[in-house]
Amino acid sequence: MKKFWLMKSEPSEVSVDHALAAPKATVPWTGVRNYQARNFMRDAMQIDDGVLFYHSSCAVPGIVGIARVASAAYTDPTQFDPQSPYYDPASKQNAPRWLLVDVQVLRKTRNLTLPELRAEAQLQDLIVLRKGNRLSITPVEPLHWEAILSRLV
DNA sequence: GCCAACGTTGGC
DNA sequence: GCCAACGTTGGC
Repeated sequence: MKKFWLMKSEPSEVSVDHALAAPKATVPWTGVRNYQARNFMRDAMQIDDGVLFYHSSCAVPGIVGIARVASAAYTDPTQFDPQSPYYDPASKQNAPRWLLVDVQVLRKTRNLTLPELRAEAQLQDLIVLRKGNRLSITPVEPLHWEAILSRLV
């Protein structure tokens, strides 16, 4: 059964435009350093799952594109790169701690902003709207997915 | 820049 | 295993 996800990216790191400009509009979702988010990628995500591409830590946070999971989870190479801001000296080559998936942008949308999302009665339980939510990858219920897509037409 | 929320670390 | 201290996220 196909699942749905919301994945946060800081546009100063990887924006939806940046992803669209990449080969096949596909980017490796590098830099996840939270176990819960990692476990979603490792244990629950499957190729072709739906992804809401979300811009965080920016002037107008919101959903800016529709994407899909384009690979199974594999080792995030940045954890072994001392030059990378995502370097993790505690992770060992023979037991990598961090994984990523490839994400392919299917369509850039208008920015469906946080205030708009909050105003939607159907979306009251959307995880990203919870106070204090910091998780960079969150599951999205099918009904929430449908409600959001209907707002992006 | 502030601060709430929450994850991680490390002493005990 | 507890929990205080600290670090990070991310909206505002």
